[in-house]
Amino acid sequence: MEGPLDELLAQRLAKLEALREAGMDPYPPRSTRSHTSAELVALVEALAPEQHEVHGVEVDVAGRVVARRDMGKATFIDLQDGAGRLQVLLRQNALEDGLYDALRLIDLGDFIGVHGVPMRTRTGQPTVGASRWTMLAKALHAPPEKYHGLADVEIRQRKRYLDLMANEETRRTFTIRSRTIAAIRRFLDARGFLEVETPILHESESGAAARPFLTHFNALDEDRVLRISLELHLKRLVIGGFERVYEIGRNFRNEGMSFKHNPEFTMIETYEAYADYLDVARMVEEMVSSAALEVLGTTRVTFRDREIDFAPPWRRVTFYEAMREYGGPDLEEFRDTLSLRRELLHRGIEAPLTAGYGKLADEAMSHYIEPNLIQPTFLMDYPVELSPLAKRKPGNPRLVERFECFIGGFEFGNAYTELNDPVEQRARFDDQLALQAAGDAEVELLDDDFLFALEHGMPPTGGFGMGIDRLIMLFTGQSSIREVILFPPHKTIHE
RNA sequence: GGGCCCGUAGCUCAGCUGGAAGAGCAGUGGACUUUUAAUCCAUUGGUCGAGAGUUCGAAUCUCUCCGGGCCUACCA
Repeated sequence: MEGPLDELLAQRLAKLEALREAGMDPYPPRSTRSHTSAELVALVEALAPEQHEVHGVEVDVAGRVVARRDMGKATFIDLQDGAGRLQVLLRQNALEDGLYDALRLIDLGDFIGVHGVPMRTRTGQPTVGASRWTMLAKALHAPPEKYHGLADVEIRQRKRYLDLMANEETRRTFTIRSRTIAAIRRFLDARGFLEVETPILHESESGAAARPFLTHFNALDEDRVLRISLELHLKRLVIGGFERVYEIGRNFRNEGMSFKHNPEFTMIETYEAYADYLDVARMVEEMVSSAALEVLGTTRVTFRDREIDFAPPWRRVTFYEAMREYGGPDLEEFRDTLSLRRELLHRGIEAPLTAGYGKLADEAMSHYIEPNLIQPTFLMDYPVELSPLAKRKPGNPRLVERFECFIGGFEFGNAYTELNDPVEQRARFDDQLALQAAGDAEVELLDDDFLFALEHGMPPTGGFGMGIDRLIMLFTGQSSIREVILFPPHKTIHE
């Protein structure tokens, strides 16, 4: 460390030494806790109203010192633990010898243990009346300000431990995130899905259209890309005979950041043999609404000032119908790339020359449809050019059996009746290569090994992918993806 | 990538029409044995993000850079 020690740090280091001199280890190896804060509160609240003490019971509680009110010969300290907050009352005449004077060695942020009796204060608040306290871990820096908390977004994200310490809202957000993922696992496990793990280091980018992160595999002396999708490995498992599989894992797309995009993000993908996209839609609405009910206690949330209800059934509308409904170009009328591009340009919408029909239709969808889909909606039956991995819709070769689901004005899920015809899959792959050759940098690529696998036969399969981070945004009401990621990326700080 | 905005004490923020760096919380000393944003008295603490420029004089004006946020465009 350079320069003179910060004054506040020096004070705390001095207290740490004073603790040692008083015979108290500031970082003892063991601690005792008989009750969490919540358990202690429950214990006291079970008392009859006129009783002020739980007789014949002594407890040990522990936590971080988050507030302190010094009253002369009595001191109140608020402890925070994983279950909440708890007040302890330390009185000179109730504490063992010397321990009251030693309270001056306790700072905000320290972890202490308190032994005493459960009681109620004059105002009725559950409290531990202390007879002993011990230092459990001395903190050398002050925690964030007690009332306003920590507001600086950069510090909140770079030093998330301070954010969690200071802001209940942050603790809530990431608790919901964890519980939601657990609820989804339980849902799928109960339906006989196997959770699997597939490689993150891929030989080439596949399964989606995105630029990859690059790395090098030293032991093989070969370059690798970080996966942009889980899709092709999971389908290989269905080909191998696992009928229901899912993976929850990180994808990496080396592209821009926005309120709904983070370069590394968590996806869940599910594949179910003998199911089609309609079966998948029913599963998705049930999975999401039941997770909401389980974790939030309701299927209704507020997101960006709009009330959203996850309760099934969700609205189903076709891509073509929605385009007409929301004033976009009629795709029955503009059936080829040239005419659609002309129409979009006429409407003042970006329509790059390198974009194929699928990309143009997608552009129109983003512009006309997506912002209007606030309540959970399945947008069904996409143009085939946009969906090289999806099976064609019987009776209409221009469309595929695919839906994307939208909530709150953005997409958070995508599903197909998977294309399992290896010959057609190879042809669609070639179409993508042609688009790439024509200058479109964002095409969905396959790999030969996947095509070879597909040639061994894949049962009819319904597949689904969902951005977990976006779902958590909806569940927690956070309007930025960075608020639902514990450690979002930041530029390195150089000295 | 484009537009707008922010960076002042450990934390939350004033100060910005240029003229001696402030408040609250935290800290330190003191009073107080049922407080809970405790209260009261006193008090320490600053490379005003960095650098250059204009000026007698810059936290304040100009430029460059660094970091961040919001909006916007593109990939989930």
